[in-house]
Amino acid sequence: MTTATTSYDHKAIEEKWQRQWQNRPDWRAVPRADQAKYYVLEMLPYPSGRLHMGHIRNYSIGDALARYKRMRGMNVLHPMGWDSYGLPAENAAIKNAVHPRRWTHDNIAYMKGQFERFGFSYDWSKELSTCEPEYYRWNQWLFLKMLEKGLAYRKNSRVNWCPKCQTVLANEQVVDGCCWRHETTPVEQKELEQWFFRITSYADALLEDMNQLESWPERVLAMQRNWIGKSVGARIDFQVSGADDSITIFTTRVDTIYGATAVVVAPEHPLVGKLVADMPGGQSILSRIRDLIARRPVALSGETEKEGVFLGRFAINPYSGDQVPIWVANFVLMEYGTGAIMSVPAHDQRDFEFSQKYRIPVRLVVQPARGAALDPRRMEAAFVEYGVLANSGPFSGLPSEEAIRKMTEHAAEKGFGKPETTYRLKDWGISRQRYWGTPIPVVYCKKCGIVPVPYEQLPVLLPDNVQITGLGHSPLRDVPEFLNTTCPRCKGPAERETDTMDTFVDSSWYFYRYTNPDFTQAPVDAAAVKYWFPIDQYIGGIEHAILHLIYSRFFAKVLRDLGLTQSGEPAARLFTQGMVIKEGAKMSKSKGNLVDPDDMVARYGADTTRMYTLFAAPPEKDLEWSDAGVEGIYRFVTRLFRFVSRYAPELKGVAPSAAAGEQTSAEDRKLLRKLHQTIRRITSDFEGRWHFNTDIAALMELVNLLYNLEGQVSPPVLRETLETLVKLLSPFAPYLTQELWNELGHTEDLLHLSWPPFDPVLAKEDELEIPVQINGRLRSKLLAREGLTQEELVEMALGEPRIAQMLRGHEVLKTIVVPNKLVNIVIAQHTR
RNA sequence: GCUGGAGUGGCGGAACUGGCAGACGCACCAGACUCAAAAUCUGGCGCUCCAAAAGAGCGUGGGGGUUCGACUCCCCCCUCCAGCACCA
Repeated sequence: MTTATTSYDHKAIEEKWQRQWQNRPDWRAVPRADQAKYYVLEMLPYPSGRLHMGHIRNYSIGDALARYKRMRGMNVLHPMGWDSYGLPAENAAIKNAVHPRRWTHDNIAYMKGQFERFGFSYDWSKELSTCEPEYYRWNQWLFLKMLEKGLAYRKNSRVNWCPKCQTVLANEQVVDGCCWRHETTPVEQKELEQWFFRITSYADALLEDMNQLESWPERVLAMQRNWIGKSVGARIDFQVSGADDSITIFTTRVDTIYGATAVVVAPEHPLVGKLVADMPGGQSILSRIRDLIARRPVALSGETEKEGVFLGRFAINPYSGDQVPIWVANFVLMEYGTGAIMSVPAHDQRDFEFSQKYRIPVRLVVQPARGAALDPRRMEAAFVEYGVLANSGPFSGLPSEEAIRKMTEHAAEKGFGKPETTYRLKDWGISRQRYWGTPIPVVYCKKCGIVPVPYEQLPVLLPDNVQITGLGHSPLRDVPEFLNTTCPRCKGPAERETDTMDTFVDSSWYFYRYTNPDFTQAPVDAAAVKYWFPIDQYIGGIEHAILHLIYSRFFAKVLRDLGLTQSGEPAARLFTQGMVIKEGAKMSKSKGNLVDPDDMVARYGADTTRMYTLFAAPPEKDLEWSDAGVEGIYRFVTRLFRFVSRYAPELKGVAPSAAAGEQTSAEDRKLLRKLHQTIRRITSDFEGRWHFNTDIAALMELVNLLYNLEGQVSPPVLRETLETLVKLLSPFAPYLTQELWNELGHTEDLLHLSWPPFDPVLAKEDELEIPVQINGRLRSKLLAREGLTQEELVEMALGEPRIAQMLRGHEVLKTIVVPNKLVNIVIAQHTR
């Protein structure tokens, strides 16, 4: 044997194959009628400058799957692109005086190099970047369609405003209620006219269609359900005493309405001013309400002290005819329901607390269905459960469920109320007072009002010559060539909309565009979408569980209703991987616990880095980074490399063989058995739960066995084992395995080979080790061939000297035998 | 508070359908090789009792239950993580 040390030079190996893999035509996905398709998609990154470990983990999972499915003979679409509009580019422009486009392009170029260094098998011919006109023109196209359908509309809405910058702030620019650049300046709220998408008209569909998403993680579905927040109830009108107006409240507990001892409205409620206007002392009430609004914290929570102001007016309970006071309180939200509630202290905890503070009476109208009756004078908290109605006129005695039904019907008959369903989900505000985004394709004309830009004038190009200061109004207002235009309708002078779209619009439908990113007739190529959709597997971070994934599902429904696609759900399966943690915290620049993928590639290579992200934890769980753990994977890689390099020369000209018969040695059989057990394990994992950590562990066991049996295995079996091992490892470590495949004398690409088939005969153990228990405690083990009867196994167990000795003097009550698995002897605890 | 998830050696984790708890890796200990060290190879490694071995007992957050048998199923409780949160 040669003494030359064959050391694993990851740098040389990876760079060599990288050169060969550039622009690989066989990673290109073309629809083929005769082949099953598989669309595996990882969430596209924002080109922030560098990939981080969370990205690497995400893409290592997706690439392993893509490679496996190709080896299984599927036609795989595995694309990648750039979510390239967004705020960081503008921040960089302010800080470093570099144009956002330039900054973005540079980052994309660098990160694409990182992708290539990691050897991810993307079809780069499908690459798209959302900041290019070829992409964002279709955002504009879709916006116009939605405008036609009434799904896009304009209304007043609040924005964050920094009085020092004199500009609108994005939510992520608000830090602890202050401007990110003026940390002591509180952010103000300002009303602006903005564009909205009517996602609420799909609220029920978004909820209903979750039934189709059986393969989505439960927690994602739960978060979305929560976010949509459907409540079924009723709206009831309370007539204002001595006025024509009525206040409409929303409640899910109309059965408690006889217990309403006040009506409470939000401080912004439109009736407030009117009700107070002609009252004596009205001005002082209004100023107290203004004060209430001003003192209200940015985010309300259960701990916020409840504060209210009595309006001095009364409303009439339409069921009981009682007069109840009208209050304004800080805990009633204008955005939810009708902005007004009935206050039932006895049966709502918030109302109870409010009543204690302002001495509003507690009137008990629901008693527990069983157990002692409640006494309102002794209650320390509201009774919020369903029960039986009391003190409720004709409805007394009814159980809550029935009362809700009957009382809602009653309201509808009498015309003072009706059933209503409300949602927490609000319409999606898409206007951003920013430069680096898709221009909203609308023109404002003094004569014609809001005029959509005609389709044939798309795209409305985002101009490049812009000063970005972060101060003052939207940058596009300062670009006269952009701002000033002619009205498409009357040809008179007009101004363009200078707001741009939320970048979540860009990422809500990009996965359709991947199927044919050069299509010029429409946003999506219906034929290509028909072939490739749905996405068979979508993979990304849990942080996108709500916004991105709800918006995407909304767009899928809109696109379907526009006749562009077939299905209202984009992804059949979703997988959310865990975060990458170091020293107990998510990796971040500010925490200083970043591990740079480039450093890892330089030190250990892409294969080791990829494999470590798969090995350190099951993919859905958080991964605690450990430098020592990376060393462990590197050791495994070099160990395998050394073994193959050592034996490859000897195996030249040897044909692989998996024949295991009478003449095969015990060692050959042992190795083949382990090999096929490993095939079974990894294959079923790829088809099921993706616990790649245990797959890599299984491959380590196989390599350990190779070393154990070194020199004792016949060359054909050794070749068979090494070749199969290389294939099994190839989805996780493409460079290493391609190199080893080469060393074993092959030239073809591993991706063109098929996945190794599993042989149950070879995997079967010659002899089974069967535990023998006494009263469920392990006492001995039997070596037995497979297929022995229960009686034979019991006889063998009783014959074991150790067992026989322990049974002496005890009565055997019964024996339990699981064939090929276990024997349990149940004995009486006491001696006879 | 509501919703979802998790709790296993010194650490990351394994045990897929109720059937040998701790695979694999890290750390640690020992041996081989070496002048020596590193690297590499081999072996050991849950805890307690015992000088050690043999052996016994304990052990999957806590308490109870079902079962011949429970990390796994049921009931109660504790802790941690995540999302939402005066949502009427």
